[in-house]
Amino acid sequence: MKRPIPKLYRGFRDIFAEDLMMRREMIEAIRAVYERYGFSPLETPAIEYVDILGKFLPESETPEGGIFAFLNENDEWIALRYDLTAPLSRVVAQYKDLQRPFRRYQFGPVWRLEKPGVGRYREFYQFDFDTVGTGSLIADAEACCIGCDALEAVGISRGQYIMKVNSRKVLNGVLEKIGLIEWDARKQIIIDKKLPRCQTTAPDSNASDNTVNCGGLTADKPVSYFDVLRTIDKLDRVGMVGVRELLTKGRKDPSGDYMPGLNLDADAVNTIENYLTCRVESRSQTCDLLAEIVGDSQVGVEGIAELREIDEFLRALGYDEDRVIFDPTVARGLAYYTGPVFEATLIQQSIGRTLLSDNQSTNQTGVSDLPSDYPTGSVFGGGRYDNLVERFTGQKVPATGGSIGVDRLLSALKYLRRGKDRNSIVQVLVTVMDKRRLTEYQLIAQELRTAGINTEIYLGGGGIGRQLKYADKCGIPLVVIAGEDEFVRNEVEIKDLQLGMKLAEEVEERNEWLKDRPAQFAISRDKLVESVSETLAGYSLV
RNA sequence: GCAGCCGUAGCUCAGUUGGAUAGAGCGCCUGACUGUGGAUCAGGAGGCCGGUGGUUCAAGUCCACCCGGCUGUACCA
Repeated sequence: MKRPIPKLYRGFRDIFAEDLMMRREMIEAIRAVYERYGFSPLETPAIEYVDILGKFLPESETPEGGIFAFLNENDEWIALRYDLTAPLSRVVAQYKDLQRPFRRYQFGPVWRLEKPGVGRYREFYQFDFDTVGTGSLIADAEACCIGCDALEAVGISRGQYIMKVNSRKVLNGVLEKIGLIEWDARKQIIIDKKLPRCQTTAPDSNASDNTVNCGGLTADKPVSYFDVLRTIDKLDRVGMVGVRELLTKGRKDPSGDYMPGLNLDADAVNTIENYLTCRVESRSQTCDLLAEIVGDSQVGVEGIAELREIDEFLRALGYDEDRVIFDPTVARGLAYYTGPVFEATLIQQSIGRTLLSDNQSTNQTGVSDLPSDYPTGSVFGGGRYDNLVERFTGQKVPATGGSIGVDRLLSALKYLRRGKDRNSIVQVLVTVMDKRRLTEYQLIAQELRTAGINTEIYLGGGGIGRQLKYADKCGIPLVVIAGEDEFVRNEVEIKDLQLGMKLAEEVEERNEWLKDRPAQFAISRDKLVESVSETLAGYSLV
């Protein structure tokens, strides 16, 4: 008979108490910020119909890749949600009597069928807030403020993160300028003009099939708006030189993969480069520079006006350039964004390398390795998406919102707090010295529990040494000890393991260690709760 | 998807040019210590050497395929 092998499906993980406690604390802090801005909670199911998620391939009966999709008992395609925004637009479309603007927040897992990487999982958590039903740019400015406030609320201090804001409209303005798209102001939509592209093949490629490993880019396909966006999005990875190559002749990356270029002309590439590098510290000056690049493009002009308005709102509230900057390189993928977009990243220096000197493993060269969960990328992102609900109702419903990448933020926080004592959800362990007195031990525990103290009775085997070891390994700070002697005197012993651990550093002889019974004291039985509470109060709870 | 690297104990890894019962450190368990964590010491458990097929007198070691993992790249609503 075959036994099942205990193992996890790729990209999924078990999360234990330590991380869960930290996450819960973090979520609470963020929730408080969201609620302070007037957002209410919402919960939607994990599973939706695939067409609600908008994930059918064009002209196809089966869902696109990237999501966990299944056929249900009625042969309908259903799937695990891949974000919290699509379900939100379903809710808004479905419950027509919701008061708008509808403001809600939602925390929960989402699932994506992608290759897992460092800090990337197939099941991960998002914490979103959205305002649906207003075009007011205050909502966008507010979203940036909320992002900042939330990061600071969980302990990322000012200067350790930066909120970067851009506008899809400005980006579109640039693309219009180079002739890739046309803006229909009346319908507020983009007409993708798709530039023709010459045959370009990898210089040393002998393969006849150029569609392999080009991410949907083929040599003879026309260049679309999305291709350029995608390329811009790669700036932080391949650098300006790489972007230039990808926009023109193509690029071979260090692994040897060749990616065909977009074959844009020199003017277009120069315009894009100008655009990507035009940022200056002042937000309003950045707008001035953007205005020069965008020229008479109507979307571009519109986008800049929006940015200026956001700048004004932010300025009024004291969110200056030390926290929020305008950054033309922010593209936010290909998402549904239609206006302002924003993302917050952690400043690597403050959170990464400089903190790694002590406890990290070293590789063969003796150089300190970055830990496997080293935080990269953005921890918060969002933007305006004015036509997501339209899919359901045909009506434009303006919306904007943001999302915190809970897992990434958590791993960053683990860094900042690393080195702190491990703590357990259990505050007191009641040891069992005399099995005939079990009832007494239960009463002790009960008393502590009634007082709101998390208490565990030791239920394993072994003597007192074993029990203390257990408490120690589990990170339980306090132990209550009572045996025959104590019962006779109507006392209990309280042992402070955390304090004891500190004292132990100076003790070498075991006899000495035993004799002193460090950090242990007897109290009368009726002072139990009082005394335990006092000792626990000595610990910082964070 | 594509490319490169790697699979030996719970973890990190040794394992000679193919050669007998498969090794270490850490961790885990039991004890020394009368009713006390840490330290120290002694002992113990734990391996289809990722799988299958081949080459060979002989395979952890060589070859092929498969599976799994890591890294880069692509996709990422």
